[in-house]
Amino acid sequence: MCPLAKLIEPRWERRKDARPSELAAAALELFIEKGFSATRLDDVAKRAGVSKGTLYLYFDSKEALFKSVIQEGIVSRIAEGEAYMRAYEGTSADLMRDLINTWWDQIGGTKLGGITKLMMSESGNFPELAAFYHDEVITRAMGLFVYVIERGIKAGEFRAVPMDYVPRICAAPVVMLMLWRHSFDVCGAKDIDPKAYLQTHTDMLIHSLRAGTAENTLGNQASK
Amino acid sequence: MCPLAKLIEPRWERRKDARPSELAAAALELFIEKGFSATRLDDVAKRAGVSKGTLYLYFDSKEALFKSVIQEGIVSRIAEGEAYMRAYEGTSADLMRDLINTWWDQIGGTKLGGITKLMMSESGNFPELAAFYHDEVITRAMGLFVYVIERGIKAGEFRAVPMDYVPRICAAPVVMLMLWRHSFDVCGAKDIDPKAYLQTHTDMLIHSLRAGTAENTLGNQASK
DNA sequence: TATCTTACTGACTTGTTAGTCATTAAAGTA
DNA sequence: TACTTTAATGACTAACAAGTCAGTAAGATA
Repeated sequence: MCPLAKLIEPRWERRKDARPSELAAAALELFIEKGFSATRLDDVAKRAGVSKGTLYLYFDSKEALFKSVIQEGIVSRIAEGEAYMRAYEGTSADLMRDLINTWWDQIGGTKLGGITKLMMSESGNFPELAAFYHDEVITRAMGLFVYVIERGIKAGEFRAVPMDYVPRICAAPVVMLMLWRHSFDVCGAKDIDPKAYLQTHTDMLIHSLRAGTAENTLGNQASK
Repeated sequence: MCPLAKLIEPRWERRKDARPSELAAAALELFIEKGFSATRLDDVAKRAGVSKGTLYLYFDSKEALFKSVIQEGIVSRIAEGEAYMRAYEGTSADLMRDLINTWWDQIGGTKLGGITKLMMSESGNFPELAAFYHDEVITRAMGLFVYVIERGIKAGEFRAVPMDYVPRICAAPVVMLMLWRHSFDVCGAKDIDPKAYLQTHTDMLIHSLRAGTAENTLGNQASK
């Protein structure tokens, strides 16, 4: 149609540095959407704007691509979180709110949040990778909750709750929200407002952890 | 080796009535373990003790098998739960404990618990089925929590918490436990004792919901 | 402008699996 | 016991998707 355009615009560009992360990002989206097995490498390549051959220049196999996608970016975020929390000087209740909100803003609410769903779905097919994720991500993320709760107990701000399951239970509603966003939420069941949901959760949580007489903070916003 | 055995034992039996449920049970296990796409119909048939041809006598396609697996058995359980709860006469705190424990014993701790993980993983590939599951299973199950909490508030036993997200937050740790059992738990990370975990959850929950001064029930079992 | 290197392409091969169907034999009937 | 019905088989095919590689052209170099 327009032969001039052909002369001006090249059919493709050489972008050796950008390709791997672009491919990984495309793969992450599709893996979360469809699952590992149901994702076609042709589709991954197409979404990243390259051909399948290019994908194989940067990743040895579909499985290698999967592993790369899982390991990318999460661990460093947790390390940041650990450092941030050690430096915190406010009350433990405020730190708990901060932890949950920041987790959501930095991880849960972003594409990274989908990795949890993905890893959960595929744990049976990639046991070694699941073990890695369990040790390096889940356990350390749980450690952040352990830290806040113990901090609050030491300061006399929280009750002396047992540390074996309480941190998991604090995290569960946040994790569920992440999973929801990448499953039923996408299918039109958008019935959760993340910020309001997390607000309610932290209110209940702090009410439940607080030492001595409980204030009725949650009752204030009672609807119905 | 033993020609007599051949005369006595038939190579296969005709069991028209039993096949569908046996095939569905085998499929459920494998779908949960490996996901829909990664599950081979030959493996499903083998686990059910038949050939793949037999599978196609009872199910039109792999997708039909999947739908059948999802729809089986769950809805009736929830109806039972609704009836049971309406007839309950004790305190709402006890009813909450009962609800959570019974849910675990009847659904979460059984194979049915895996359906949640499965439906979550595959929601992107089967949007209509996901919508059905959302409306018929999730919403109704959430309704059970709504009922208990409203019952407690009416009786003055619970605080007047908002009903938009509190039920979800109450359910989240239980759902997370179900998901865990069918993902990381299977990969050797068996770090949760379901009964103790649920006990801790209900303790915290009731502490958080209770009106007036909070008893320190949870503190009693505090370990380190 | 001519030449060289290499990022990128896409048609091809190869292995795998959903779905079919002609054949077999279990079990009911006369 | 001979005959009929149909549940069950398993080898087959058609289609699809992972992985390959000879060829193409972007863009760097001289």
